[in-house]
Amino acid sequence: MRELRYRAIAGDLRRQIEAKEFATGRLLSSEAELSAAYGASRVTVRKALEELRGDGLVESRQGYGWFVAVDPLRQTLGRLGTIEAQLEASGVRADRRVLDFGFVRAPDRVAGLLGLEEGGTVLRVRRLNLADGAPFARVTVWATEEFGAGLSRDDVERRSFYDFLAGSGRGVGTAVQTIGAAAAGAQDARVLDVPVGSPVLRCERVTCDRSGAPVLVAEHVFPALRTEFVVELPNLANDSIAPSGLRLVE
Amino acid sequence: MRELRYRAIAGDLRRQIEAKEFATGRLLSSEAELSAAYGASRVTVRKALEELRGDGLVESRQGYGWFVAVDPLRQTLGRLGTIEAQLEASGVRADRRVLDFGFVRAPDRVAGLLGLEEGGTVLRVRRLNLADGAPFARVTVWATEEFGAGLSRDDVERRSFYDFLAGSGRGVGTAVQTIGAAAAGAQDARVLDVPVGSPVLRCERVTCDRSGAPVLVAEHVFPALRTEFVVELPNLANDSIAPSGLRLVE
DNA sequence: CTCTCTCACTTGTCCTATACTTGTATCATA
DNA sequence: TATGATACAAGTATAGGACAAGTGAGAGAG
Repeated sequence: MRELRYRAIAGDLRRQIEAKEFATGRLLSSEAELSAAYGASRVTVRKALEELRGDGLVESRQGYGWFVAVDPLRQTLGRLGTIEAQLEASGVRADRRVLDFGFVRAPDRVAGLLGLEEGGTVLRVRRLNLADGAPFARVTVWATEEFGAGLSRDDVERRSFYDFLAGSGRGVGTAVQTIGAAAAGAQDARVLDVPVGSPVLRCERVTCDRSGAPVLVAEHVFPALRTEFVVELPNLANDSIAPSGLRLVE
Repeated sequence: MRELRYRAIAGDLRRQIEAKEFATGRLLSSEAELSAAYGASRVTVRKALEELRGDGLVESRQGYGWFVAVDPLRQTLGRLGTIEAQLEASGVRADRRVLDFGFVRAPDRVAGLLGLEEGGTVLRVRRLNLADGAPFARVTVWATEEFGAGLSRDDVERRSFYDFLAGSGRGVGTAVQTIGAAAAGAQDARVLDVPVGSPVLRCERVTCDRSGAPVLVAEHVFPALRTEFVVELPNLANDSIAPSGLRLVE
């Protein structure tokens, strides 16, 4: 089977872009330069670039150039996805087991984060994530009643909340995540198979839809001995910076 | 890969401003001088300055000049910077006390991260960070012998390593940070004033210079009860911080 | 000392010209 | 049909310049 020239070029560029060698918004080399670099004609290079545009990876403006697309959604869902996908990419078998599914009275803290009045109803899903059969995260997700109404237990067992949020009309907007440490409580210790009181990473994420309204609150608890976060801080000269800050809690 | 001239200039100016090379309210060089300094036309320099104005970093008055905006902190905060800067931005008085300063044999792990041969020498600085007088972080920094040679105890007591790296010819490049949880050891517990075994956040950051060579390894230990990381995910664009950045440790 | 004017210098806003970029079309070749 | 080569149109970045409008410091008059 003969590989088309423009497909090979598109694949090469795609690899570079997905490896985050360029920050979003950054300009690619001009068609003329790429043409020279690949030893292909401008027609071929353009065809490759247009294929990438079809995938939403790059965009172009006449007179300006080609640049890595800023539309995060496709990349987020298509490429990044969830923790499970990340694990599977590194060769670990990832499973999840839904422990609990149902509508409950929202805890005060969750109600506050979701902008509900006290005692409002939310969908609560408790889940255990497994890596190679060993438990490595206990996840609790609270969703607004309105959003959760359209979800079945089977849904959340098979696909992620993000998929549903992205697929719905609301879309995925911004999110704020806090990362903290805590000591494992009795329940966490039991399902994660660690001693009570051993350190755990506790992450809480509030996700909003595209209109800015909070829709999901997710709490992830990881055993500290087996997990850590890796944050790559791109060059400070670049424009797109991952804002991360430490905060003192009261 | 192209880089627009005015973006490069804007990045350079931004770096200078965020490194606090100008006091707030202080005038920048005139457009004509900047134009000569960068070898660019006034149009280009203006475009760079206007980009910075869009970010709220600088302002201008006709007939007067360009000056650093009164509160550029909001911007620099999002761009990493140091913990102290973030604390001061939120109105907390930040102090630091150097506990220990000297050249030592590098621990194997640090030697590996810095690309040294086993048993190499590094500058080790142990420091306690205080917020409003209360200890909130124990910091250990290992610097390559070459970089550390130019630093005195007084230097590290007054300014951050980050400042020195930015000010030196090497410049600040990328950094990789891991965030994990652990239980407080005896020493941590003593200086942080928490019980032995209580959960702590442990952050390790490897900072490279602009050429990509690792220069600094920093370990920060925070008491979990008083601190947490906040990560804002604009449209989930930056997956480097999302939970997919989670890594299973061996 | 105080007021006013002048002058040098600044930013704000225009203009033209050039080089480079993408967008599009045509024709040739394998 | 995929690819190469070429040409031209439309848009952008940059250089260089001219002029208006505003600021500030100092000179000079009162």
